[in-house]
Amino acid sequence: MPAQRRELRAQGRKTMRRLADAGLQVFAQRGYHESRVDDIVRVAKTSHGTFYLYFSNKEDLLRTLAIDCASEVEGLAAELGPIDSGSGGELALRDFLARFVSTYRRYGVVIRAWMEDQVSDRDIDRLGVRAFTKIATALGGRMEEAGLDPSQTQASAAALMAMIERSSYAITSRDLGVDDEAMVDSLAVLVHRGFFGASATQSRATGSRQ
Amino acid sequence: MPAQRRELRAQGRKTMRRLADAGLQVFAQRGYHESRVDDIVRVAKTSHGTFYLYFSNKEDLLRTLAIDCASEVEGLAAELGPIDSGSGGELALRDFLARFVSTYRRYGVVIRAWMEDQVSDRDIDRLGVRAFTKIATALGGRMEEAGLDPSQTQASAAALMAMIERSSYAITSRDLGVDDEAMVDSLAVLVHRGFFGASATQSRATGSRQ
Amino acid sequence: MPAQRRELRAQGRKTMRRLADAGLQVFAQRGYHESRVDDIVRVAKTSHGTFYLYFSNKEDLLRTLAIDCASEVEGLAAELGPIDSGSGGELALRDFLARFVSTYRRYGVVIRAWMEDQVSDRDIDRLGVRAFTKIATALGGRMEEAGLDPSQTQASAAALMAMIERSSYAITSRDLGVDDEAMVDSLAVLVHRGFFGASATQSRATGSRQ
Amino acid sequence: MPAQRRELRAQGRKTMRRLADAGLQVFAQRGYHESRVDDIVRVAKTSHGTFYLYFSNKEDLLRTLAIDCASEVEGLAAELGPIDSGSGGELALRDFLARFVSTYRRYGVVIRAWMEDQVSDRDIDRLGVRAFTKIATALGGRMEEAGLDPSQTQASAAALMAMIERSSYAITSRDLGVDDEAMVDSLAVLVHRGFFGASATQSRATGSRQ
DNA sequence: CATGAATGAGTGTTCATTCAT
DNA sequence: AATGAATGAACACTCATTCAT
Repeated sequence: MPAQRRELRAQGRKTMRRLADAGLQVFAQRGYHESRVDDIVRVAKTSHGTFYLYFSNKEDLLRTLAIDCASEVEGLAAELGPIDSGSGGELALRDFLARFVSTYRRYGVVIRAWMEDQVSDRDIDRLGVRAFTKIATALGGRMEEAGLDPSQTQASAAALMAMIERSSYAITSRDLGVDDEAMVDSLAVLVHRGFFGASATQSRATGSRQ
Repeated sequence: MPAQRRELRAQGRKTMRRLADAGLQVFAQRGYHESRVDDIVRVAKTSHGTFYLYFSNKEDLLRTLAIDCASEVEGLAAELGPIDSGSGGELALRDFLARFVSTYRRYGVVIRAWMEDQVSDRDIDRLGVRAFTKIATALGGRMEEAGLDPSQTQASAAALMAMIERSSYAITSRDLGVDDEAMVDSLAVLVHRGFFGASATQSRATGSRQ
Repeated sequence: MPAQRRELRAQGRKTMRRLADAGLQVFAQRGYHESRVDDIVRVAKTSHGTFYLYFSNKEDLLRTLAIDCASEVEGLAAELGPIDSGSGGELALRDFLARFVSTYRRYGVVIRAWMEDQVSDRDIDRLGVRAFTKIATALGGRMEEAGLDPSQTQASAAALMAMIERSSYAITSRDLGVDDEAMVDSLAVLVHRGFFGASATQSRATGSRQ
Repeated sequence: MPAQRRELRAQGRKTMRRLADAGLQVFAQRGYHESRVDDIVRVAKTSHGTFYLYFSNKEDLLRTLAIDCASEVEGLAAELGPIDSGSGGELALRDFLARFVSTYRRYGVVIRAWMEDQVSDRDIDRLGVRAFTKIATALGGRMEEAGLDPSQTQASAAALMAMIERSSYAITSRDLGVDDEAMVDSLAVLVHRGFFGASATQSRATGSRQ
């Protein structure tokens, strides 16, 4: 009888949270597959037995994290407003990217597990597909508003997502000498110009069409 | 160190090649970490012992494959010609992308291992960094020729690489209903326009500015 | 490093002791190198996994045993009293030898590993060198008290140790038709006469100089 | 059909000797059990296949070496002359010890395999038992001539052999700062005095009773 | 609710020996 | 006479999961 999803009291919820946070941390450091349940319980300052009191297995922990992550990512999609070709659009884009990177800082492992197809579990996969479909759809819509030929929408949105996700990965996991700010700025300009029809001379700096 | 780099006769070379090919195949199917030496030797129709006659361990096989892959990727970088904003540029770009995807079809595992930081081995990593630095440099150079602001080169090249690599991954590993041709065409148009200053109405079809 | 030196509860300590005892037994039967972890856990009536819960590997088990053995051997050295050339000296010597043989019955494997240089591990070696240096020093001191030319002390002590160790090995491991008593008696007389200046006619039997 | 003991022509004999010498060398370095056939054939500059052309297995090589060693050791026993308590005796003893150490330098592995009971092969064992019984008998006889109580002969001879063998092991295998000469001198004095009734003041240096 | 202990299937690697040329 | 290639049984060690307290 695998323990699970009972009503939890305060202490139980706290322990579960400790384990989830530890999972996020350990997965981020070592990668999901290389992470050991042992590491997780050590970080969470609890025991093996306790782990299986709250999660039926390692994958179940990832699934739990994936649910949280999906809801955060879908939130981003829902809140993505119009992006015009002017400096206002760039700012909106910048804001979106900053929030995405911040989500990635917390849930990078989950997103990578989705993008790099690290787990075979159907449920986890579905969560990722749905969340990223929403983001891609939102971005595609905004691009069409900005004048993109609809036949190109899908490919463009996919390409854009790849850029954003990999850049977030790079900034959060690889040791580059670049800080979030700088990288988000660069990316915003690039994306604005490449996907939302901003002209080369336009930028937050000038703020006006020329 | 019983294994490696001795003079091999014809038969030995053949077996080694069988193992390398089997490695490529199994790694591609299951991912590097989830692949079992056992699977590889079964595919190569040889024995466990024989594997260790040619490779000192699983990682060593990956390293060997990485060397081949790096040389192929660096070849691509070396042969990347100028890409103008006209239809000739699009064709050149299309050709480059097609070759990249074809390399990815063979060496996808290795490239993913590099990009997804799957192995801790320094040597393997170095090979990847070097090869992709060359490609990024080559692309960056071509973008600058096409008028890109040099301060944006590095970020642009990195973003472009991400797009190309992830797209190749998608087309070769995920089950999309898209064939290589269509996807390379789409990507070429997109990249040409987004990174090499082609205008929206321009395309191979018309080939002329309007 | 999942194994080792945590706080153990009663049950854990018991299991660890069972494993250590099993190690002693199996090592003694087959020799350290020829012993299989498999044999040890079978004797200890536990599982493979449990072994690695308490020892990080086979060598670590030997190291643990070596620590115990060293402390017992050093105890012998510390308690070695003066050995005069009379029958009292012979009795003291006999007592020492009997205790050494008894230690050998338990820790023979470890002592052999030291003496026959069976393991390359530095720590294990150091333990042996230290313990036997102490014994040799103690014996040397007693021999000098009994009139030995100090320039001969080191060689004499070494030779004596060799005799004692090999004899203990013979009596405990080889199938000789001799029991401990008889052999210790013989050895005591021999050593007393050869290294502590007892005259040929002297012995426990007479107990007096003639 | 295990290859063996056919008539060998010049080339064959040469190859077999190369293998035997390589075995002696590799066994001495790593110990019998830790030696790999691979190491032996590499040192002998030949192949695995060739090894099994001359020896039916690793143990067979040791057996072959043991035969040679036994004959050399038995030679020593046969040539051991009387050892009186005077300086002539010491010289004779010194000569014997020097020859034993020299044999040990070549055949140490074999002698250790006998003494440390490293192999279970009956034949190899028998060879060792016979050879060392001869030496022990010879030494025992000489000791009796020198006045030893016959009831003590066997134990004394065994103890003496242990001393000689272990000392030879120490000098040939362990890194002591002592050269053969010095050690043989020390040992000769010691043994002469302890087992052949020489008085403490007697030695090669003075050569006369005082 | 919590935990230390136990488990055993699974995996990488070694190496003596045999085989085909 | 020689050799490179092949084999597979054997072994050490790992780790997700279950159990007893």
